[in-house]
Amino acid sequence: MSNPHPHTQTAADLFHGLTAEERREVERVTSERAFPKGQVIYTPGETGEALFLLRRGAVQIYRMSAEGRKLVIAHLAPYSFFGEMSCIGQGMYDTYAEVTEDSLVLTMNCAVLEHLLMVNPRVARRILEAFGRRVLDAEQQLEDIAFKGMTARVAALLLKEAEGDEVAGLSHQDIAERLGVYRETATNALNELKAASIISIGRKRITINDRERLTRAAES
Amino acid sequence: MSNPHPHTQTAADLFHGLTAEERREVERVTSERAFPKGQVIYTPGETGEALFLLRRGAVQIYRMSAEGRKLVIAHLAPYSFFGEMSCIGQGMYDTYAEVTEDSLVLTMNCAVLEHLLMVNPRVARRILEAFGRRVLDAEQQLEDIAFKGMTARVAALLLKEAEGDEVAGLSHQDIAERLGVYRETATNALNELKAASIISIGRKRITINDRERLTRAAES
DNA sequence: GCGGTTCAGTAATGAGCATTACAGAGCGCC
DNA sequence: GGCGCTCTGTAATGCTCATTACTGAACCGC
Repeated sequence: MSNPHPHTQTAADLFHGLTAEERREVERVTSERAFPKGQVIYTPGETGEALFLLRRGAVQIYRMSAEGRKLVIAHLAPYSFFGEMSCIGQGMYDTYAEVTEDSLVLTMNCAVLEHLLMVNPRVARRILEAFGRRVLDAEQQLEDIAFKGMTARVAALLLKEAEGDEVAGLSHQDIAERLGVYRETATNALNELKAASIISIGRKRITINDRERLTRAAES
Repeated sequence: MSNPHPHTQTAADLFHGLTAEERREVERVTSERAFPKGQVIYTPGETGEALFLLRRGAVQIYRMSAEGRKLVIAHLAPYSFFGEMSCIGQGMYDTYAEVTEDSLVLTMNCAVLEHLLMVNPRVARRILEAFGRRVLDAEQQLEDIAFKGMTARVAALLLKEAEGDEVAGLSHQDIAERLGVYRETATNALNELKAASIISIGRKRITINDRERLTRAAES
């Protein structure tokens, strides 16, 4: 069964496979915290040096243009981690992390992560895999934005987000932000697909009528 | 002194810090090969499962649109590695790797890398760092392409590529491919910067006259 | 059920880049 | 020292998406 969210990091728990000893150690230096929907966990600059691990809920990573347009880089599902850039990479980068559903987030100090990386290669391996997915994802998005027209990009997003033949919970605005475009532009592309009866549109709910043609539409 | 090529992976040798024993082992399972300029190392699909390590020369990683437009994802300098996606991630991705200068490339089997990762956390750590840079880079490029106009993107690229106040060895075509746009479009943006006397343009050689204003231009 | 708020549909205008079509200029090779 | 190739300049046209401006519909809280 293929993952309906290939872009999200649904990999197994980052800390799975640790010894009881290590697990205790992790728990000792780690703190769990609840965030209500809408809360911003970090903004550019103000990034505490820490790794966050999403236990439950949903988090969005995004960037903002000078004029306030939003570009959503990633949607995170439970067991994804984020904020690692400030740990592993050089310094912070220009992103916001915002909770889009009431969530439970685990915070881990960078130094501890560092230690864990050195001591437990399986953790490193898992992070590496997640990063790989992330690189892939970003580069694919780059290709899409550079080469494809709106309709194709919307079609691709729908395919990526569909659970079965339904895409639920995404408003046109959400779709637009995922693609870094105006809401009107997204609506337009959706209507084009609707006009070809490839999809049906409801309020925050899109139904795929013809997956084959949608796939084709996502290519040009 | 800051790195003039922050986007390239100029990190230390991936295998630095191995024991003599490990080094011998690596050499045993590794093969070095020369590639002439212009040679394509791999194309989408036809990716041998291996990690490549650039010893000397230069390699370009890029994607192609259906119509044949090129988008250069990364320029690699010596000691960068590439092709890891097929090892670490799921499968291959849609990229080409092409030698842009006569090069010396080390090839390492995936299984060996896998083993190395588990045994030597420092190698994992280094790869992780490189991935981090790569994610950062891709996401930054994503932001630029989504939010900025041509002139700003060209300006940003010039700043990134400048050595001192000179950007040498890049034709307008090269610049265009880095940005995934038409050559004419790149020329236009360059001429705009020239008209403002922020830069001077020569054949495959651009001189930065006013770094400050160029920086400002790169932002809007 | 009412009023406010979030969502979605639509249209007009304009800017920016794609796309096509050439022309001249510098360089390397014979 | 001429020829061909690469590199750069330029212009016209059209399409795509940004941007602005509304309208109506569905949903939520009360």
